[in-house]
Amino acid sequence: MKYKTLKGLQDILPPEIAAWHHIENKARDIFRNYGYQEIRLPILEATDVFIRSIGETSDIVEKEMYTFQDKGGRSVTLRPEGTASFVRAYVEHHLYNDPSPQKFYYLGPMFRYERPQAFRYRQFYQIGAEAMGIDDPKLDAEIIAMLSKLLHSIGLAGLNFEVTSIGCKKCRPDYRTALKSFLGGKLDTFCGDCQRRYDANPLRILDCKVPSCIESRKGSPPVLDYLCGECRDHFESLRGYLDVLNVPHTVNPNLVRGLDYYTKTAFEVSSENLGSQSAVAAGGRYDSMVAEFGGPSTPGIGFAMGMERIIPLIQDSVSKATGPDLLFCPLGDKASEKAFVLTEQLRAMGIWGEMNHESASMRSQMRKANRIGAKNVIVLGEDEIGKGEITIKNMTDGNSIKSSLVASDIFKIISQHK
RNA sequence: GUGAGUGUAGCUCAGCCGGUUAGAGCAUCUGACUGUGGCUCAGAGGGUCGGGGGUUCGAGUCCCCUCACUCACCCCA
Repeated sequence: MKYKTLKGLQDILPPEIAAWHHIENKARDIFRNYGYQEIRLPILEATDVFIRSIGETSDIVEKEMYTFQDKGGRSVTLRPEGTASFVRAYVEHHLYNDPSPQKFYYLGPMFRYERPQAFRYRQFYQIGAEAMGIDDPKLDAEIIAMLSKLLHSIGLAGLNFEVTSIGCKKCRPDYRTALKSFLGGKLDTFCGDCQRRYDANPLRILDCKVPSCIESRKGSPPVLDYLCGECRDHFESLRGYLDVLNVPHTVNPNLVRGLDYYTKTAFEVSSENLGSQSAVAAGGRYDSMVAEFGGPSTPGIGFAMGMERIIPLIQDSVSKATGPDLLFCPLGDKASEKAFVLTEQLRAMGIWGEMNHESASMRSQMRKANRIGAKNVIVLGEDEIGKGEITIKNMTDGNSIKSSLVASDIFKIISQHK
């Protein structure tokens, strides 16, 4: 085979599309009820858009971006996530001047140059939502509730909602300092990865799965104790509102986000039914990003869900593609031309009509009708054309109904058996 | 970037201590059944055994290299 998809990229073939549509349709329905409007953003952005927002030392920026020079010598990057592009557009088009909150959703492909594995691809699709201009924790609760409603309406079960607060510009540095001073003394008892994390992102050490690291970090200062008053209130209110809205959740203080722009609320939804890449959706609040992009100080909160992580969870329950409403099986050239015209007329009336083009035996034409899942079949031969009368065979129950050779008569019968 | 595993027909996979024309099931096509599918039966097409090199009288099988895929780590949706 000469050509193949690039590593980590995949073709999505028709049998899978029904599941994609199912998710997208549910998302559009629910977003509408919550007042989210679609926004379509470019896949390519100036590289700086991502470096500035996601963070210079984040893994995404350090090693996962598809970055290259365009013909004008500018550094451009295939978006590794949606929020940075969104905020760029929000500021560029002065959307903050619309009444708050402004709510948006988007869907499309993201790109990260990672080693592919189960449920992780280099090109992957996300559906994301962003709510801007309000820092009330009710909005945090609302968007998490919306996400919960969406995932459940899609048909997912066995989900875990985890929330935490990672503090803000004021209190996070204090925690970081406290944590580093606790870990610093016994750094040599941690794994190599953690020793690297100590400088780059010490919070991540709290999430390490190596048993010796779990042991060594026991007694480390709890994140939530270091929140400033504002962040603590925000988080406590959020939890209360989640209870009011009946969104079951657990607090996971060690929830770590790979993006630098988050403040206060961070959350993640994982599934018990995936492999090691179990996060189905994740998000958080980003109250200083708009200002960093040159807009007026404006709070925001959003999430993104990964299509490839959801599809396998629902695939079996979504009905597969079906066959045509009607298949003509013509016998001979004259019949073939007649079928050709009738098929086109029936399509104009709203029927999915097909005809066999190759001249084959009756038997093999019927076999094919069965194979493609045709719901009705019309055999068209010399007799039928001579008499101007045909029988429409229903492939589900095997019964036949007589009809004239006129499209409108055929339509009446087929439309009852689609 | 690191580690492990797997590459044989369109798909899922057998193939023994190396042995002569490389197999099965499913799928495709044809026929049994002259113009009515699904079941059954018979037959046909379809393979550089991932690629290259080596050992050997002889390699799908053993060795080396390489490529691809998969899973996991890192990290994340």
